[in-house]
Amino acid sequence: MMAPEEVRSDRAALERETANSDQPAPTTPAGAGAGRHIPPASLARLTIYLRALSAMLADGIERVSSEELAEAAGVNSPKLRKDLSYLGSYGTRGVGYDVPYLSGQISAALGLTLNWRVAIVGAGNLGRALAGYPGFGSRGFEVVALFDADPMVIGQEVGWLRISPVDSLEAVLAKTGANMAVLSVPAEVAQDLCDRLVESGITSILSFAPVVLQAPEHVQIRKVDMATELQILAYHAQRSQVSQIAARARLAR
Amino acid sequence: MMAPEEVRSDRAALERETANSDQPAPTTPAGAGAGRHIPPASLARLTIYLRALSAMLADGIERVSSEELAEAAGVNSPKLRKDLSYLGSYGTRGVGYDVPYLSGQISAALGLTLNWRVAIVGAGNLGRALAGYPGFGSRGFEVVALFDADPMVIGQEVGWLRISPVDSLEAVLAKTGANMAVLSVPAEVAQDLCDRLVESGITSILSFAPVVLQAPEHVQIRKVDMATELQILAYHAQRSQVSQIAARARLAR
DNA sequence: AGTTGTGAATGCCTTCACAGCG
DNA sequence: CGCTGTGAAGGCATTCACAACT
Repeated sequence: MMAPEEVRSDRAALERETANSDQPAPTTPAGAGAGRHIPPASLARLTIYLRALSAMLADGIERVSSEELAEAAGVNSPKLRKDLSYLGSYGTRGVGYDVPYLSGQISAALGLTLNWRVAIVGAGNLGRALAGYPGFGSRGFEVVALFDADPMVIGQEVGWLRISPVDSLEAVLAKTGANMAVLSVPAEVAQDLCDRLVESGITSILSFAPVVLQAPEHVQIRKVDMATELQILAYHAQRSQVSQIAARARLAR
Repeated sequence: MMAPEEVRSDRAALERETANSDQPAPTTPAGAGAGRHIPPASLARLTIYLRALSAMLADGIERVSSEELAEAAGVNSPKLRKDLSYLGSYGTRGVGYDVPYLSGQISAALGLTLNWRVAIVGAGNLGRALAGYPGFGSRGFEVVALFDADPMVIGQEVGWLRISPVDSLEAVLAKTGANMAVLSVPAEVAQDLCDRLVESGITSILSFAPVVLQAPEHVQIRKVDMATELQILAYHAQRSQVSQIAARARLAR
């Protein structure tokens, strides 16, 4: 959704700028269907709006126009209004949006008012980074367990948590009432742990392992792949490099 | 790109399964235009195919059909063939694809044959995790610098690298010839460091900071946002939860 | 007067079926 | 005969302009 090329008269590219981040998204839970559906692309942006609103809330700002909020989120205002319209009509025409109210409505729509209990599987640098991630503790996500297989790190304390042995995965998941999991383990063991998580009733998994995970349809899996991200950057960088060389060649002629 | 809902007769959802990961993608470098454009969605998947091919290469497998490769990548075969067709015709009809050859062609198309030198800014747990990430060292990405602001960690060794002070960012970037950067710093300082990177001539940035970064159009920024990912999972989980309750209510009636 | 909410149009991505080759 | 490559059709997402409301 962005390949502006010299051939193409893609003016819209200007507005997209730094705005990115969405995913084709995995399968929607089998029989889902309460309330309105939010298109996946909009869903991803709603989380950005929410963050911008939270910052405004902290600054004591009470009202925003779609124009201002869009600017803060790095999108254009019609897109923002369209996105918000999937939730309902929470603005006031001629005025704008009430920051605390809109913030609350988006949170509710995203399900952030529920009690999400996250288990992190894999306590390497990545797992520890996640356990200490401030964006988790806030906004409804509570890290309730942290696992590792290495006897040397089991028992260590990370923040308020003590690292549990993966051997006791099932028991600790049940005891802590975890309803989401993050996989930050080596690729080789990711599928096995994924299976165990699913077996334990976890239906929402965020994986950082660079492998394609197989899971039943009712399980939501999202993947963050850092190698993929760098490769995409490399592709674009290479293209502009090549085109620069081509431009120089044209000049030289 | 996937909102399968109970209302919708979306059978295709079954095939998408765990297949996710793409981004709307930022702006393409101003005057780009060498060779064919790869649609962003395809681009993201190509990196997955490449990984699958690498695994096959390691296993000594020499030929794959689109069906097999698609299965390994978690997509359906027509989609895979369409994606590959953006690069050219590298298969043999009636036979399949030559693994080493296709692998090389994809690598070349993605620009992975070039020498990418990555600077990691922020040596917290996340930065260290990235510095040690096996997926980087391989496949054309070399981590050449690691920065931090904390005097306590400056000078520490992480793998083969010594942590440099951010104060010397510009100098070290120049000395190491870095041409890509990863931002793994707190949100508050991300924009400032982004500016400094851009000022130093870096045009490809991968950011983990949960903020919208502003940068000139010619700079490619991709963002990985872990909070967003969890929130998207929460949304889906909430929906299936709600629909389950609704189902139970219908049963009770 | 000012700003939101949305229908209609456009364009991109995906899907499918089959034509094209080996 | 088998499998790849692709044109055509359908479905989302985005854009735009303006109607609706305060």
